[in-house]
Amino acid sequence: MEQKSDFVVPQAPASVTGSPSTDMDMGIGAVERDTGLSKDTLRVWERRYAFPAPGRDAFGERVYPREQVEKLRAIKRLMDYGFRPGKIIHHGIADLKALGQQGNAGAGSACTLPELDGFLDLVRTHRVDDLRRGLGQEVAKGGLGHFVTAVARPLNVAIGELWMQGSLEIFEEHLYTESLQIVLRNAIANVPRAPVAPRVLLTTLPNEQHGLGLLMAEAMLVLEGAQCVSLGVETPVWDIVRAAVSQKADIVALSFSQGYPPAQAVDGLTELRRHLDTSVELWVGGGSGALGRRLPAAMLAISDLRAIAPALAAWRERHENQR
Amino acid sequence: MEQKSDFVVPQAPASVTGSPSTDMDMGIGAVERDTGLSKDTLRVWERRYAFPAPGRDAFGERVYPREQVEKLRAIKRLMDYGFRPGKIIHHGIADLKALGQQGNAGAGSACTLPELDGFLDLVRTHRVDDLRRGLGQEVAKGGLGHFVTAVARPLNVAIGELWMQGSLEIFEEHLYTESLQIVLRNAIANVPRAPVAPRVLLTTLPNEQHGLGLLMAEAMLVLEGAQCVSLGVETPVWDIVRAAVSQKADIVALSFSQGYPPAQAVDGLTELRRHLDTSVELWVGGGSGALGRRLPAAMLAISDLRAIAPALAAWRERHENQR
DNA sequence: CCACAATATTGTCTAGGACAAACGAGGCAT
DNA sequence: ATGCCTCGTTTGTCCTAGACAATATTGTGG
Repeated sequence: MEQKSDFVVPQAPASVTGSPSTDMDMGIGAVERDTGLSKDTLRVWERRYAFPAPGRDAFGERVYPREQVEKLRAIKRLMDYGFRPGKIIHHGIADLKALGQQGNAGAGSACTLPELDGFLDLVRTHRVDDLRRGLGQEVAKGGLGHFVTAVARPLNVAIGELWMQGSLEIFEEHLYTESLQIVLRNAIANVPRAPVAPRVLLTTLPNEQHGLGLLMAEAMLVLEGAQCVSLGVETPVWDIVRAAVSQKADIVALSFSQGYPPAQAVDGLTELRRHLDTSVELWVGGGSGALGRRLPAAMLAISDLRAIAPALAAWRERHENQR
Repeated sequence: MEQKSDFVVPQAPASVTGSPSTDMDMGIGAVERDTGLSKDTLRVWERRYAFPAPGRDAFGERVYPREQVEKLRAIKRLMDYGFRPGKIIHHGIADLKALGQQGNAGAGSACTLPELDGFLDLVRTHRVDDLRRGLGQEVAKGGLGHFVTAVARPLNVAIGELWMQGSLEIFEEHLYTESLQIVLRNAIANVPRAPVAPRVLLTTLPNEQHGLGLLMAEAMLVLEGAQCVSLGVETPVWDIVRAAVSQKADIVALSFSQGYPPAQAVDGLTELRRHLDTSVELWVGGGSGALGRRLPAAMLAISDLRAIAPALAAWRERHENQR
C-alpha cells in the first residue's frame, strides 16, 4: 500500500541460483503439478510398473527427466478418456499417440461442418485474432443457439480429441479456450434479459476447472429466457447450497468434463442433493462418461446441449400453475 | 456420441450409499481439497501442534469434524496473508477472526471512496444484478482507466480483507469475481484496437487461479493501445515461452495474488527468464508481498496498476527507433 | 442376453523420520 | 535509526513400504 516503485534491471545473464539439475528435470512436486498425478500415485507406479524410473539427486529425492514427464502427461491424457494405466504404461510414446488416434477414429470427425477444420487450423497456427473474428462472425451469422450447438460444441469435441492425442500444446488449448470464452461471454451479454422463471445457478464442483461447458449451457439457457447466475468454476458443495438459497434458484446446473473422477462426481452430487431443498432441481451435464449411469436419484442428466431447451419447457410446464 | 437420453427421476428420498459418517465429517482427501493444505501438512500439524485432532473411522482413517475444518480454513486464509501457522494454530476461531481485523486496520479502508461501501454491501447481500449494473455504470461514468484504479482495485483489496477475516463466504467471493469479470471483459472488448506495438502476452503461473488481476492489467494495457493476448490462468512455464514465440510477444506479463508461495514464484520466474528470449521483457505484478524484494534479475516489478501506463510509455521510448 | 459373484486392478491412506528452505532475532556496521 | 550478515527455529515436503477400499473386468448361472 505504501510503495510505488518499479525497478528495471535491463538484461542480466541467465546465471541464476535456480533449478540445480542439468536441464529440464523436475522434482516430484513439479511433476505432480505438471501432470495432475498425485505424489502417491507417482510413487506407487514406480513400485508396481517400474515406470516412471526417476533418478535421484544428492539427497535421495526423485528427479524426473523431461522425457518421462512427457510420457506421464500422455498417459494421463489417455486415462482422462477412459484408458487404464496398467494397459498403456509400458507403451512407447509413439504407441500412445497411435492409441489416441485409433480410440476415436469411429467417433466425431465425420459428421462435422466444413468451417470446423478452418477453425481448427486457426487454433493450430495460433491466429488468435482471426479465430476470434471468425467465431464472432459465426455467432452473428447463425445466431447464438446455432453457434453453440453447431460450432462451439463440435469444435470443443475436436479440440478434446486433439488434446487426447497429444497433438495440441497446452498454450494452444489456452488460446482456444480464451477466444471461445470471449466470444461466448460477449454473445451472452447481448441477449436481452427478462425477469422470467426459472432462476438457474450455474457452477462446477471443486477440481473441475473447465468453464466452457458452463458457458455454453448458460448461452442455451439465456436464449430460452431463463435467469442465469454463474458462480464460475470450483464451488464447494456447501457454498452451492447457500448460493442456491440466497439466489432463490429454481435449478442448480453443474457441468463436468471428461477427466473428472466419477467417484468425486457421485459423492459431490449425492451430498449436494442431500442438502439442497427438494424444490430445487439439479441438472447435470457434460462429457464425463460415468455420469450417464449410476447417477444418484432426483437429478436430471443432460447429455446434449440441445436437450436444454425442451428441459426448460418441461420445467415451465411443470410449474406453470405455481406462480 | 450416440445417446441423447435425459432421465428424470422426480424426487427420491435422500437415502443414498454416500458419505458414511454422521453428518458433515470429511476424510483427509476432502479436507485437502477444501482447505488447500496438503495431506502431508495436515498430518505433520497433527503430530507437531496436536491440531487438527481428527477422529478415526472403522478403518483407522482420519475423520475431520466440520468444526475443525472450519478452523483450518480460517488458518489457511490468515497464512495467505502472511501469518505463520505456529503462532495462530492454537487460537480459537473468535481470536482468528479478531487477528484478521487487527492485521489490516491501519491499511486500506480509510482512503476509499464512498461508493465502495455501497458495492461491498451489494456483495454481502448477494444483489448480483445490482452489483453488475452499478459497476457497469461506474465504467460508463468515469471511464475504464478510472474504474480499474479507483473502483476495481480498491474493491478487490477490500474484498481480500473481508476474505482474510473470514467474513466472506466462498460463494460470495465467487459472485463478486464473476460480476467484476463480466464488467471488465465487456469494457475491454469495447476499447477500440489498433495494431500498435508492443504485443503483450498475459497469464499466470501454475497454481495461480486468480484471473482478476490479469484482467485489470489487460484493461490498463489496451487503454494505452497495446495489443494484448491473454492465455488465461495457470500456464506452465514452457508453454508461456512457446506462446511468446508464436505470438511474437514483446512483453510477457504475469500476475500473482497474495497467497502465491514465494518460492514457487521465484522458481517459475527464473525458469521463465532463462528460456525467454532476452528481447522479450518480463513484467510482474500483483499483491504477492514477496515479489517486491528478492526478485530475479531482468524483470520489471509493477506494484501498482497506475505504473502500467508510464512503463508502457518507457518501453515505447526505448523501442521507438527499432521499428 | 442380462444379473450377479469372483477376481484383478488401482488409488489413497497409514506411520514416523529426515532435512532443506524460509523466517525471525540478534549482533555488527554504516 | 537503517542495512546486512549469521544463527537458531519454524515449517513444508519428501522418504520408506505395507495395507486395503473402491473401481473395473471377467466369469458364471439363469
